[in-house]
Amino acid sequence: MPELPEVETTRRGLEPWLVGKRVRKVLVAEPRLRWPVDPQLPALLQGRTLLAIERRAKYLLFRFKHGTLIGHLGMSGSMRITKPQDETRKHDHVYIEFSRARQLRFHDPRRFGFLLWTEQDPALHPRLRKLGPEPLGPAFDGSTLADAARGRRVAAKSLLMDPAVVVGVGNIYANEALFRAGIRPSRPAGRIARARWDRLAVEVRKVLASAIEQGGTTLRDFLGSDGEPGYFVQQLQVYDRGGEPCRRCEGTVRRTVIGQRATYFCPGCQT
DNA sequence: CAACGGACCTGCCTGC
DNA sequence: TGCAGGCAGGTCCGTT
Repeated sequence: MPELPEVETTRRGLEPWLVGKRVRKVLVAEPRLRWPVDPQLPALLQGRTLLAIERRAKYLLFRFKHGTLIGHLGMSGSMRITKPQDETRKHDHVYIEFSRARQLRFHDPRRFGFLLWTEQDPALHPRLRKLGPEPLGPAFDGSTLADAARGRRVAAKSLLMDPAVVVGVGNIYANEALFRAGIRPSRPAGRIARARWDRLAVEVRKVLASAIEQGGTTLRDFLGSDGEPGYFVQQLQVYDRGGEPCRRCEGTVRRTVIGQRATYFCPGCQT
């Protein structure tokens, strides 16, 4: 499922097709997402012009003059541009028709994603209110991590994946950034030297920026809004590579579990 | 409060 | 071929 690079890839794919276009018709085929879709959504959107598509953390923000549609892709969600007459697929839950030829479809087999309408500033919405800084923005650096780690015993990986500390770093990129920074995922956060947090912050930025350039990572089912897979999978050093040779040393990538999430690291390269 | 486990849901893969 | 079990990119919530 989508982490920040996949969400950003989706946003960039949708933007040129939809921004400035007026909503003609909305159909909610399945409102039972992570949170129920507002039954008033069609009435709220019809006839309105989409002003911008922004991203905050892994949330997509569809801005209208009178409010914002907050979207999340959960573990298995995707958004694609189709023609209204294109064949529907199983798990196509919401259809938003813009021009005669362009329709946005929300597809999500596991239904962990959602679409929420809000008329307030989306930054103040309960889902977004407590989020930490953007990893690619100016407010994120080694001190962000070092400050959050002070006095805490959680694993470095859990800290990195805590959205109150920094947003957008999911399981793939947490594993990858820790490998690139040479930090063992299980190391207690409070016992990591400041210089190593600086290094980790740099690697987080690099791995996310690089993944965005590659259109994200496709493991099983992620497709960008154009239906193309992401190619960053070819750059993965440790994720999903348990038992395989390390790409940097003579060792073998190990798989463990931290916070109920699969965790991959090289015992030789990461301390 | 921090930390942890379980919950939500479907599909796909493995092994018997 | 069928079926049970484990696993999956995220996040929220309740309990210690």
